[in-house]
Amino acid sequence: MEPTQNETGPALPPVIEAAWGLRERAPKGPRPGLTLAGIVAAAVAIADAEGLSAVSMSRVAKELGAATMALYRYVGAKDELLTLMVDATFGEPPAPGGTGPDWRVGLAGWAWAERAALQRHPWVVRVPISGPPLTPYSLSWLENGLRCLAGTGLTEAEKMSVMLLLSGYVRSDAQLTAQIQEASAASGRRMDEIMPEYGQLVARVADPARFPALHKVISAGVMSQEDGPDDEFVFGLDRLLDGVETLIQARTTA
Amino acid sequence: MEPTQNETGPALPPVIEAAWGLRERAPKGPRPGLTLAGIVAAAVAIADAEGLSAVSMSRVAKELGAATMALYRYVGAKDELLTLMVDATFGEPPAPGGTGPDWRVGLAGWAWAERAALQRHPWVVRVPISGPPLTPYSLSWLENGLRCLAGTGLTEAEKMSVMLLLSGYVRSDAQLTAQIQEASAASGRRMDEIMPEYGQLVARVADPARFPALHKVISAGVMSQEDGPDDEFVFGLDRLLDGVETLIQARTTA
DNA sequence: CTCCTTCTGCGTATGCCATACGCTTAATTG
DNA sequence: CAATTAAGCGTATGGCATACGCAGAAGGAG
Repeated sequence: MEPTQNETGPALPPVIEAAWGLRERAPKGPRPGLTLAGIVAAAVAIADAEGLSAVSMSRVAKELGAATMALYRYVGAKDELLTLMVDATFGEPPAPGGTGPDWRVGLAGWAWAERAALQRHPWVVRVPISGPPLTPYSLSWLENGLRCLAGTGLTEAEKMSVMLLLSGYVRSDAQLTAQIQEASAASGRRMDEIMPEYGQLVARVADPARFPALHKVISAGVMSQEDGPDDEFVFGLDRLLDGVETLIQARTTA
Repeated sequence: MEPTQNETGPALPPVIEAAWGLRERAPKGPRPGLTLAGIVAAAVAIADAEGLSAVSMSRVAKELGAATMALYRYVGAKDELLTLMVDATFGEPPAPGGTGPDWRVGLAGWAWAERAALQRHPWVVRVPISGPPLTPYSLSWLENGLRCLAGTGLTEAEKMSVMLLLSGYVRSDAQLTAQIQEASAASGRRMDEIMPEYGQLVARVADPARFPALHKVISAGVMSQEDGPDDEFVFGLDRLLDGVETLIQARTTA
């Protein structure tokens, strides 16, 4: 499991090489009885069914009918497995939408797709990210996002920054959604009860004299309003893309 | 440690009551030898010095000269302690800046201050958030942010959404920064070596034919560019506030 | 065909962790 | 002084990641 260094430049983490299929099996020794993809799939299945905390090395091994330590022939540590789980979960991104003048449609589609993926697998946002993306599907998603920005007049650095901003936003939103859902499940209350209750709690604890702006928000009934679960996401996405649009227009007119 | 229900409405988690100083000590029984604030301070000190993973109940207890289980008289579970650690770390927010027409200066100041707090205590972004903010300082920060938006013509719901968006952004950015710093520390390389190396790795692994946009970014030297550590943050913040400005202008002209 | 290398699976062991439970004992009220 | 209440904490349970080293499989070299 030493990093290999077959070319010049910094070493590639072994598990990344494996994920890209760059590892040729040594001709000696017994045949591997497991596959990396199989291990990752089993782990994802557990996380989907019982949450991230149910994913332990021994649990994954049991699911595969193998011993715990067998997994360590395929991943160097648990957090490598987590990285691969996230990658597998995203899967191939949808075909990129509009480009050039239609960049906005394209990016919006990208964001909705990423959000959908995160909502199908809410545990993904709980995985502590351990570095910039290097895995196959992650880079595919990035690639498709960047393509939307072709022909917008932005510099390459700006395109990258926009993608960073956008993916961070989607992740943030998904994190919030997931955590509200968790709170709802934990307390046994329905989701449309949670927010009003939260408003009541804040009102109880925060002195109106010291927290006037907060009280104004709450007594306006913001927390009690019926709003589709997507409304918050739409709002942020619109703000964000408006901001990008301002920049693109500045670049085009200049 | 049962939730109390002294008024109508949903119960307040006991640790939150304690954080707001709403808990009167029962007159019987021995005097508490520890204080919640002291426990939290000890835990924060450990996290600052050795990272979040060094914070265990037994470690915190040892630092206080107490036994592990003594802490459970003050917090119901470890994640309550974590919540309080985060709150304590933020501390009192700076005085709110501009309001009304100066909302933008105010919000920018707010964002920079939150970012500064997160960078002084990078472990904060690793704490899994477990619900909407209810702790004293968290609500203070929210209050001050909301104040900046007074007189902008936004609805209360919109103000709240803007704050959600902004705080999510600051958090995202801090998470990214922290994780790059961690990678740098782990690999022993200097921080300005990390990004170019990352570019090289991507180039090695991603076929230019399948990842043209990505390759264009990398070969433009985006990863190798010298840029102040704040440039990325400034970019995102500007986009975001531009987006908010567009909305505010739409509200004012309408 | 034999031996040696190399790699897989895995049993065992270590040293963490959070936390449930119940005892002892201190502080207070009646 | 008795009864009550909560604090500190010893002990025990059941988890966890993972280091280490051995047994045996598969193939290559002679």
